[in-house]
Parts: sequence; C-alpha cells; structure tokens
Amino acid sequence: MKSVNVPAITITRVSRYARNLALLDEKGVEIVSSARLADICGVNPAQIRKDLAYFGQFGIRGVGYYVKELLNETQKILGVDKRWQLALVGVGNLGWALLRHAQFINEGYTYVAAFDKKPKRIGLRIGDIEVAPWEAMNRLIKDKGAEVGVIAVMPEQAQDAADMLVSSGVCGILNFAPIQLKCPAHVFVENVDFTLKLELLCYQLNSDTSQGHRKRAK
Amino acid sequence: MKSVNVPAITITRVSRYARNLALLDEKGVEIVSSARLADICGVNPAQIRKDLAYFGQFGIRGVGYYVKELLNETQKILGVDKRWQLALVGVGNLGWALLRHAQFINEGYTYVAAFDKKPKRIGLRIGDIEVAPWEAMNRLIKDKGAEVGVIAVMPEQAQDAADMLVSSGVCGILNFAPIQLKCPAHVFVENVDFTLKLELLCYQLNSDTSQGHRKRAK
DNA sequence: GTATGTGAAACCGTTCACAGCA
DNA sequence: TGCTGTGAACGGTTTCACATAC
Repeated sequence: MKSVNVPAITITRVSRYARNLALLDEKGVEIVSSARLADICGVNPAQIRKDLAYFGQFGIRGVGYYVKELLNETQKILGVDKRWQLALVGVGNLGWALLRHAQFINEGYTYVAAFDKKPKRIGLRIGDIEVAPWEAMNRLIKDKGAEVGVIAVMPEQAQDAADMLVSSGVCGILNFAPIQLKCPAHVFVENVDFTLKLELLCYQLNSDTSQGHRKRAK
Repeated sequence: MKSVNVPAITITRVSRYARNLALLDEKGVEIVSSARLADICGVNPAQIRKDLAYFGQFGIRGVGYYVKELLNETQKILGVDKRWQLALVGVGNLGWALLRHAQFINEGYTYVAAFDKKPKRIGLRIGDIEVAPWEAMNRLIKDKGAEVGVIAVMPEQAQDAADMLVSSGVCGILNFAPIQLKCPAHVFVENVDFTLKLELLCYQLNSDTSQGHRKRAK
C-alpha cells in the first residue's frame, strides 16, 4: 500500500470519497458503484477507480464496492486512526473561529495549544486550552506534542510564526495567511487562501459578461 | 486582452503576482525580473512570463518589468477597478470571523448582507449590516445588488443556501462548507475546504516517516 | 550582456475503452 | 450481463531552450 508518489490531488479526492461514503453508510446504503459515487462527488467514474488503484483493489467486478469496507479502507489510507494534535498561532477573528470550529471537524484533530502576540488575548480560555504568548511556543509545543501548526495571523507575522513553529519541531503547517511561506524542505505547507479564490470568482464573473464559456468548479 | 480560455490557475497566480508586486512597490523597488519575482512567489520564472503572455507584453527585454506598471496591469486583469458586493449566509463562528475579516481584505469587496436561520442571531449588527432571516434573501440580495454569495453554514444546509442564492440571482459562490454543491452551469463555485487540506497534510506527515520524498506546497 | 517572449518538449493527470472477472 | 481494474490515448500545464530585443 502507498507504494510510490501518490499525487496530492488524489489524496484530496480520497478524503472526499471517504466523506461521502460515510454519508451513504449513515443512510444504510450497502453497495455503491464507481458511477454512483462519482456522481455524488462530481468526478469521473474512472477517476475514482484510478485513485483507488494507488492503494489496492477494493471492489468486486460486476457489483461495485461495499460501502462500509471502502469507507474503512479510505480512512486507513488517510490515517484517520491516528490522533493529530494542532497548535494554533493567532487568536484573532479567524483563529478564534477555528478553535471553536474544532468540535465540528472530523474526529481525529484536537487543538492542544494556542498562541498570540497581543497581551490582552493571552490567558483567554476556550475548552481546556489557554492562549499563551509566542515565547512559550517552543516549550508548549514540545510538551503537548503538537505535530501540525495552524497559522492565522496577519500576513506580516506569518513568516515569523512559521519559523517559530518549525523550530519547535512542527513538520506540517496549515497557513491561512495570504503569503507564500519559506520553510525548510522537510516541512509540509498547505495554504488556505480565500481571497485568492474570491479574486478568481470575480475574474470569472467579469469575463463572463461577453463569453459563454463555463466550467464546473473542481 | 483576455482573448481565450485563460486557465483558472493562471488567474490565481496573477493574483499572487499582484500582491507581491504591491509589496515590492511599497519597498520602493522599481524594476523586477521574472527570476526575482518567481523566487518571491515560489514559482518558475518561465511560468510568470507564460502567464503574463495571455494578456500582453509588459516587460522590457534585457531589463525586466517596471513594478508599478506591472502591478497596474495585473490589477486591471483581475478587475480590481470594480467593486464587489458580497452576501454572507451563515453567521456562526466562521461567518462572523469572515464579516469582521472584511476590513482586512483587499479593498474592492464589501459585505452588503448577512443571513442566518437561527432566530437568536437575527438582528445582530456588525458595521452597517444586520443579520436577516433566510426568507429575506431574495429581496435583500436584489435590493443591495450582491453578486457573490459566501456560504458559511453547516454542511447540511449548504445546498439549500446555494439554491436560494442562485434563485436570488447570484452567479458566484464562495463555499466554505465541506460538500460538493450542485449548481446550474452558469454559476461559478469555488470551494474553500480546509479540513481537506488538513487531511492532506496529515497523510503527508504519515507517509513521510519512511520515505524521504518531499515537495514544496504549490 | 541580459532578460523577455515563445515555440517545442517534457511532464502529469484525466479520460477512454476494453479486457478480466464475479 | 455488469462493473471493476488498467493500459493506452488524450489534453493541459510546466519547463526548457533559444531567438529576439533592449
């Protein structure tokens, strides 16, 4: 399993498959074909089969996939069995929302620490975590064993935040700041940049006034 | 300009170029080469030149690009001259953060309406907008001329929200809910799904324990 | 000399089409 | 018969490499 070089986009889709399989399972559906699942997920049926082929053979020819079984396999692929500890940097509007959002996130993720620079935010509590100053990052992250950092600070502070996270031993960063972080090669960075998406949307709306060209969002 | 079929990914990068050009301009830099800008943006120099080639020729051979001029051109491409009116659906943690975040977003975007289903949220004010019930969507969106909808509701309500937005005349949707929306072909949808990114990150961290394979985030 | 603009080549991911199997 | 698994074809982006222009 997980032999070589699975493209990131495949993993992203497998996450989507897993979600929708969970929904089907809840509804009591026992068997699903790649065609049906593809329709739900908005992709091509062959895409699903190709994606799954990276990890093994999970279907039955002439029948389809057992929902429960495939759900299980996809979750195994994604490593949902493991529990992940998150550290949040930046408890402004967005950061605060992310902390509170945590409950709704799929099980498997927990915030174990939160940091901010502004004195008035330090000491705020939410659930069992208390906002700590940046200086405490190194110690707290190591103590609590956080593996993924979430950056929700102003763009000017984002690189700083990343550097501190990395020096604290974090190897994965989810970055909400609209800048391109420079991190050592061993660190994985994923950007969540919704102003970029908004700008794309507006460009498309603009250019649409004349042309009738349209495409479904990926 | 904007002749045919510019790929979405190019637009996304042009947004990034624009941002970094603005930063360079603030610093007083007057000329930049594709190599330098590429380094800052984390892309290949040829990529920048190819992207720009969709829209015209903006550089001087043997020299580079005038920062101010290229910034201007990229902004023109993205349609920053226009002002966009946003309508928010779902004023929970995330929605609330998005409303308050608005001030920090690049000029050009304004929320003109916000909607929620929960009675206790209706009537809340932030700036000059007041949270309205879903039933008011059709009328308010038309009155205020909102062109883009932002969905920040629970996944179960997201499709409903999208349908209502579309029937109110919105043609662009920024969707924060972790589901695949079904919308008519004339509607542009962009998804912002950070649990997907988080899962990707965790997968990468997991598979990294053995292999030394690594790639920079796009 | 130097950096852009751009055809050509390489690369990667998607889709097709069909063989293989329940 | 029906749907999976997969080699082959396709299409779109990225990168290279060089002619072109300052």
